[in-house]
Amino acid sequence: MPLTPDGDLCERWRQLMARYHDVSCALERALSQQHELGVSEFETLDLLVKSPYGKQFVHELHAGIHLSQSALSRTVARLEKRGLVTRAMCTNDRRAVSVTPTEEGRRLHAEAAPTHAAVLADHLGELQPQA
Amino acid sequence: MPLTPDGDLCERWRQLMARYHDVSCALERALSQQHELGVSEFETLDLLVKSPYGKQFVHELHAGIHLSQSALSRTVARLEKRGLVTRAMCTNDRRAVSVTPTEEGRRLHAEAAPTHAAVLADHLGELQPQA
DNA sequence: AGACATTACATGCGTACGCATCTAATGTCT
DNA sequence: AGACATTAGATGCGTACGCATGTAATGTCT
Repeated sequence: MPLTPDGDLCERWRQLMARYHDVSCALERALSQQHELGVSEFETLDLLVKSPYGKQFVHELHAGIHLSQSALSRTVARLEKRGLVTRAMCTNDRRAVSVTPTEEGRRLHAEAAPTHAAVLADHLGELQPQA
Repeated sequence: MPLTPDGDLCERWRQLMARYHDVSCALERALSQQHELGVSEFETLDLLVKSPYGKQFVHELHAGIHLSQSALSRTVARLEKRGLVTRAMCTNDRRAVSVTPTEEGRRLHAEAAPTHAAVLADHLGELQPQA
């Protein structure tokens, strides 16, 4: 017999959706209102800032984020347009594009990170982990 | 001290996102390929079929689904266009619109429900509940 | 080396979304 | 009753998304 009886699966899914949308909407609102950043943009910036060498290839970012390849490509393009990252062709593999946060990008990330953390604390904080 | 130390919140959020996107994408694919239904459309239909009187007002649906009011309005419009539900003005409160699934709507829901359940079982089944 | 597959990323396209706003109906307060 | 607020739902608008495809570079196989 399964860990969770079949009838509960739907309920589990509903709760997962509810939690996800709650947090996701709150993040979207807070980040975009206070820092003009979307969730995808913040996540991308976050991955970059926290990456070991301070830069990542687009396909490396793709492995760490829940976006289609095309959506990621455009997210990076948006970030570049705003001067938050730079794109550079890789010399070894000229198909690959490495993405590096600019000073401004790091500054904005540092500014937005507390907002991000606060929202998570608000909406994920007192809950016991369960979905 | 909180149930979950602060540093873990980000990790919790990442896992929640991962789980949500995994299930959500799988549902979207399965439902749209096999039944030409989006997740929002299925959820709406599901609420209707399972509602006590077999019909709901739009604002009642809104309370049970994670969609903005405008998105819900359009989802219902899409369902009506495909002949899966009918919209009717309420006589008591002429602002309200009640939504009723048609025979075809019920049939399609019955057809899609097992697909829905199977995807949930696949993607949520063996996991211990946790986010 | 040449043919074919694969990988990395960009882009055209259609669609569903949220926000803001609009209209109409109902509720409230004096 | 008349003025103002609120509620229900529809719609204009801009945007981010995924899918399919395009382009270029790299890998593989004979």
